[in-house]
Amino acid sequence: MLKKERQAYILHQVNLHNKVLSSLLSHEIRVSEDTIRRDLQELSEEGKLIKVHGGALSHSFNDITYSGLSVYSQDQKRIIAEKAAALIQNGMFVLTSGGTTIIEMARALPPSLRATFISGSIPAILEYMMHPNIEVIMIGDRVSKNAKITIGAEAIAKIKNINADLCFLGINAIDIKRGTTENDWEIAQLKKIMIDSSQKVVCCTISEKINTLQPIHICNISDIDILITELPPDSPVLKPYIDAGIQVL
Amino acid sequence: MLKKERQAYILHQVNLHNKVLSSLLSHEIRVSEDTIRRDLQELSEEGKLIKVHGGALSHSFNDITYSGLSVYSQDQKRIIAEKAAALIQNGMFVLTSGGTTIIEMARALPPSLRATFISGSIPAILEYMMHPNIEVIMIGDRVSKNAKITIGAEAIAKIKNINADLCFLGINAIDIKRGTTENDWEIAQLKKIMIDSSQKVVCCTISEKINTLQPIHICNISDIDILITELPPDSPVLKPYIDAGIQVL
DNA sequence: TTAATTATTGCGGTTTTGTGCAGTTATTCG
DNA sequence: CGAATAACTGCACAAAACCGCAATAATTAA
Repeated sequence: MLKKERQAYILHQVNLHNKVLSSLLSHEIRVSEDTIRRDLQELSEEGKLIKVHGGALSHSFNDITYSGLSVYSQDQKRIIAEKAAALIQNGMFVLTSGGTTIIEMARALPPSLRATFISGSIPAILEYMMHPNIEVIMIGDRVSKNAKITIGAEAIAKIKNINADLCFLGINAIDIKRGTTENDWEIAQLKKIMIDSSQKVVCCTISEKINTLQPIHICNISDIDILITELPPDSPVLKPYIDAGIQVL
Repeated sequence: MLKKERQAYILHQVNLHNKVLSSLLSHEIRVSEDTIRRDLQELSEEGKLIKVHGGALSHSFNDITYSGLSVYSQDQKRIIAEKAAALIQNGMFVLTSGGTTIIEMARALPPSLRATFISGSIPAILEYMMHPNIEVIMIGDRVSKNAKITIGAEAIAKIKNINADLCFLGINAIDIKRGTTENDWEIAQLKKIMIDSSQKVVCCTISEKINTLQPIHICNISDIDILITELPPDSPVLKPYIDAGIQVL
């Protein structure tokens, strides 16, 4: 088993169960605990997980308890949120993924807006519920504790039957050649279906995710209609995306 | 169980209930009291809680001028919660409604419990998500903002396909002749289906709701298997229900 | 292709950490 | 005050982390 492969597996396990034990992983992958420990060390340095004595924890696990501490690059996300919120018109059906950027957007929605929001993300749903004039539809299925979103065949089937006006995706990696990518297989599936079920696709991301890659493919650049970052649209980083025909805000 | 994980759990419990007892925690997590004490010591040094003789207090608790307002009803619900939580065995599929009593139950679940919880109640789902070993399934559909639960045909259809071991209902009115009743039509529909989809039906309610009525019928007394209140089972108010063949805890 | 270089992995020995236990001291409460 | 309970102390033991090194695998250079 390749090192990259192994680390991807570890990461997947962490995202799935919120914790992993070194001893268990070592037994599962049949490598020494030292190797596992070194992997955890590296992944921890990359900020992908939190290493603790005996194993590792998912980052979101700690978010629960340290709630309200410093949300990662919140200001940038606020800017994105406001640009995104401006796209939504009264009466629209809007499909959204999870992720902190999307939650910021939910908070930025003007109170007068009358629209229907559909999502499987629990924190996002909580935000939508706060708004006086928004109709909220929850996608059901198994809850991923780490992503705080519902995932699975049922969720995918449900989204397939939707025909939304807009789809907002919080994305973790976008590249001009490879399109958007994800590190969780199930969430990638969900996002694919969401794209298929919407008239227009809006990708929201902070600029540091631009020109980065993750293992699992979601969609090509040509599938994206609008790209929103915290940068001004004439920023040189964004030029290739504009040239590729994407509307950049 | 990892140390960090344990401390996160303790912190969660403290923030939830405003206090924890070392002895209780030690029993719940199945570690020695010394370990708990050391955890509390560390958490206290980090300023996450206030350590006191016998346990710890939440930091916010001391700030707030002690308002013994709804604490009374809270304690009653805690008693109910603990009785209810004791019914759940490892590996069970448990269907739950919404309501504050059910949420208290969710909080009272021992961390070692391994089970699958199915619900449409958003606050309940949030609680289930906190637990390390619980699989969570969310029922999707339109979100009722005031009940914070998903309601509608889709939710009903989904519940119909479930065959759960246990069903916990937080109920607002129960009467020996008229059974349980509700004031919201859609929620009544949901509860009816939930009863049909479960092997055993457990009703949880504070005693003041006993022998009261609401407009919409949910089920008859004969449909209920277990009734849980904060009162001891030999309480005279409960006698008629025992005579009707319900197991009263 | 072969040799040189580098990266990755496993292993033995040591150090650190986490946990429980026994005995002692301190605190609470009737 | 005195019994019960909790906290502290020191210690022992196991598990995990760490360190350096050698063997192996992968990559690069000649």
